[in-house]
Amino acid sequence: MNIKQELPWDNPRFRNWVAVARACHVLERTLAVKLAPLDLKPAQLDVLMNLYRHPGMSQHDLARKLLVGRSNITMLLPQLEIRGLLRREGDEKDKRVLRLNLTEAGEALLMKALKVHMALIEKAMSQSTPEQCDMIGEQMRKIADVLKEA
Amino acid sequence: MNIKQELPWDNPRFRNWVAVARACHVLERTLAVKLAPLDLKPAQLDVLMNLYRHPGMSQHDLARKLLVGRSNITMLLPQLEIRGLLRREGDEKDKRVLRLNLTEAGEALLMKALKVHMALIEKAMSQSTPEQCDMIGEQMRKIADVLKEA
DNA sequence: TGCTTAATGTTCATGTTTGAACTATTATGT
DNA sequence: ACATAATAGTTCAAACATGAACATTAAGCA
Repeated sequence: MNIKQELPWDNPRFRNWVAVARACHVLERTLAVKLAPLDLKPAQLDVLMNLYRHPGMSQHDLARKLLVGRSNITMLLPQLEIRGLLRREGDEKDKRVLRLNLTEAGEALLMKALKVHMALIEKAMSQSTPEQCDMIGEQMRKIADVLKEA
Repeated sequence: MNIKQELPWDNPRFRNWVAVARACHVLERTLAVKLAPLDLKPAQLDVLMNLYRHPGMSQHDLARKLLVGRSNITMLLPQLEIRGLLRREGDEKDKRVLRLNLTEAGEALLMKALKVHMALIEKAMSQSTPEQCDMIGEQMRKIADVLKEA
């Protein structure tokens, strides 16, 4: 029994997933470079995007959305709050939770950053037809679902 | 002119790319958990995989393959070398470069880790038909190419 | 009520990643 | 040959993410 016959590199699923991971990695690094003029990191942009879409969310909810630990959020938010991009206000009913909201400045910066992010994604995804693009998104959502159960 | 009309979340390309990024993130985290029993991080597995496929490669080549900085490799290798998983030997012709090779132990551990990695990718990619899977890989390779030029 | 358990956010120690500055070696050009 | 460029790898400090332990508050239940 020759182990080489079963090497992952001969497996289409393996090879194709590696391509997915590489594309993600490249886009993430490119985004970091393009966001630098705005003094914003990809992780910080993720925060602003989620707060825009879900105003008043808690830090715990934000952590789950971003797939990171709660302590990560704790370390991340003060920088943005000091820059006046968001507010943290204690919840009236539950004194444990802090409600997060973007400020006007935060929304303004988000819009600038979204232009950059959007341009990059356009460049990437315009390689595919709309049908291919939708299919990719659909499959990826399935993958995220099936892995979260693991 | 209403800015909301142009928000990225209404754009299929944006939504679908976000799904790709999330799937990558989830799989990476899951892989880290599953590799823990082998005392191996995903980044270390990437090193072993590349050395297996490209024996004798230099640290610089490895860094470019992994899309990380050279200093990262310098920090990463000693742990693996001490564990006896790889060797670093000076090149005869060019005294600047160090040639990297897996040891027997390194290959053995790699094979165990590949089983874990492969199982995870199988679980993920079996959500798609072989045709879909190949198409995804093809599009992702295009994306990596077009972004590397940027 | 009072006791136990769970949830939110923070702190801290640890490990990782990065980029700039540095040394040593090789390539290039005049 | 010799000065200049470029390259391979290292070092170091700073930024970043992580998970365990902790304080505070809320919920469940006798």
